[in-house]
Amino acid sequence: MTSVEEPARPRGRTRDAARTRAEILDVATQEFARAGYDGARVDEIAARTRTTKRMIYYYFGGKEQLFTAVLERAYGVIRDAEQQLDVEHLDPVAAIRRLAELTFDHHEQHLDFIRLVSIENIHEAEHIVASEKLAAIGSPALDVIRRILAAGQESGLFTADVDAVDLHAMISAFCFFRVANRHTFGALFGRDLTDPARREHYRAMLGDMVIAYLTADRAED
Amino acid sequence: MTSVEEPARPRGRTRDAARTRAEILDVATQEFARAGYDGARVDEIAARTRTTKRMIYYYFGGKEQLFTAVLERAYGVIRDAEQQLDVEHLDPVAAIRRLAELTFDHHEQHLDFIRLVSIENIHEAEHIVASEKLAAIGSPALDVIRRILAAGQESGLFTADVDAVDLHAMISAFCFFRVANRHTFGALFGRDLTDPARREHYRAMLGDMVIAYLTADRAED
DNA sequence: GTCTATAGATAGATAGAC
DNA sequence: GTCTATCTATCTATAGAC
Repeated sequence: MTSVEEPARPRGRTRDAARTRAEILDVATQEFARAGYDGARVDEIAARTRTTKRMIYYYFGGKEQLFTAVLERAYGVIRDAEQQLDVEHLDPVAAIRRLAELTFDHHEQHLDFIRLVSIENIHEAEHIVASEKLAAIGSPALDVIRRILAAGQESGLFTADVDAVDLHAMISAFCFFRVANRHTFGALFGRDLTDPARREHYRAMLGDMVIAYLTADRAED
Repeated sequence: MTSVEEPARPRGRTRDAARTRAEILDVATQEFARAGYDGARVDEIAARTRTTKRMIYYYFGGKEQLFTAVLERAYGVIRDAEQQLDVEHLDPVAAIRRLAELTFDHHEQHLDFIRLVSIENIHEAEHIVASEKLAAIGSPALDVIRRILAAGQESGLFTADVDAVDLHAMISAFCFFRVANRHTFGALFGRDLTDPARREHYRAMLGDMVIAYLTADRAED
């Protein structure tokens, strides 16, 4: 504090560590999602922030830890969205459809997240496995599915032999593929799965598919 | 031809171009699938073949063209498998289930293919778009689905409002996600989607899901 | 905390002899 | 067609002044 006129937060280039960290994470998210882990350049990330490469190493330790931090934040976003979910007042069919739509909407709105998860799978989830935060993050959606499923199965409405994890996989598969694989699918089959004009069609298809599966007449089984 | 004893194919290190190309493609497929496009090393690919890096550039021109050639061959395999498919003698329900199982089995048995497609999506399918071979490869499965779907819809058995491309997306989504995302899914939810003990469970789940969706009672719609 | 400069390793690509 | 040797660029990471 060399000057009394100086406010706690200096003007222009700030020294707010939290803010600098957040800015680095924002840019790193874009850059990793755009180019992949190996394709991303620390230089490029630094150039697009108001800080320097030296600071990235200072705050995060290295490229690997930076990527892990990016993943942790991205997974935090969907976990938070799932925690907002309130479907206890709905009947099982409506509740499942609502939950499926949440995943549909989230994946559509978070293209970077989808790419990061694809990249992390190429790396066999090594950063998740090594991250204490991510290993313990859990999934609020799973608890919700478990409760809805129990109610639906008890009433005899749901006839399918699935648990919450399987159902979550089914819903995620549809929503994830539609976004993640839209480039190869579009190039090979000439259909853009994320065309806004077909959005409601696919959103309904997902719900119809899940409900049909859960409630299918299995008398012949 | 300096020696009459020399056979057309010399011993030991061969000069068979087709064979050398195929060997490079084999190793490159593994290396690109393992490490991603940017993570893969041309040096590493060369070291694992009986030829040299110079030959890779000689035959393929560069890393980018090598990756394209790898993709072209991988897509050729699934196209060939689809062409083998013979379901014309089955009723629509059995035929659709058979087709879904073909995709399920193929994706499970070609882990490298799944990884290559994920990688290509990170690159927004730029190699497919630039490849004349891949742009025109089509999908025999789509033609089959189209015929089955028409038969099922005409007889009133199939009630769903989908076309062949949508149905193909639905089937692919389930099969692709199960393999491609098994690492992050397993790390986060503690379940290995490719555990052999659960293989039949998921194979049946896929068929049940698709059939339930196609044949659901839509009286209330 | 922030900067410039640079170390040290390694990548893709090619030259040129045979 | 095949080899060794190497160019040129660029990457992650860090040293050291302020």
